[in-house]
Amino acid sequence: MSDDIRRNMALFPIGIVMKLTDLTARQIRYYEQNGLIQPARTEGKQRLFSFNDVDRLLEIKALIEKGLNIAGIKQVLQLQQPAPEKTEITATSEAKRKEMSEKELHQLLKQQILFNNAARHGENALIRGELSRFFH
DNA sequence: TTTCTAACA
DNA sequence: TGTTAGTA
Repeated sequence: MSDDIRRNMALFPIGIVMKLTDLTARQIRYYEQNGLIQPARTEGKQRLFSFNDVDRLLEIKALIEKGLNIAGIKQVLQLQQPAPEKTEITATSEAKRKEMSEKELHQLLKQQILFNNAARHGENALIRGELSRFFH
């Protein structure tokens, strides 16, 4: 599946990514500093983002808007990245995406629950809406 | 013109 | 995070 190399191909500079994600260059660079993304670099030190990087930034943006801080996002992202779970290659790419989303949601939920228990409640009202999806 | 790093009224 | 400075 060379679809992966296409998604991971470093293509666009930060200017394009800014428009694609509605994030400021400052934010994008800041998220990189915190290890949320790792865009490639040109010989001139300029960042080159791939489709995956942009996707990741969009997820980060969504989480930020839900009120999470960098630390929280790091944890959420860590639950979906280092999870090479063996998945059947029979499903269509679309069906696979749904499965992944569902799985990510479970992980996110679990993470958020632990998060809320450990920390003091208040700003972490994440999943409130997402919870309904498990009460079908 | 665009991007980069570092730093702060 | 915004924003500015001085580069490459």
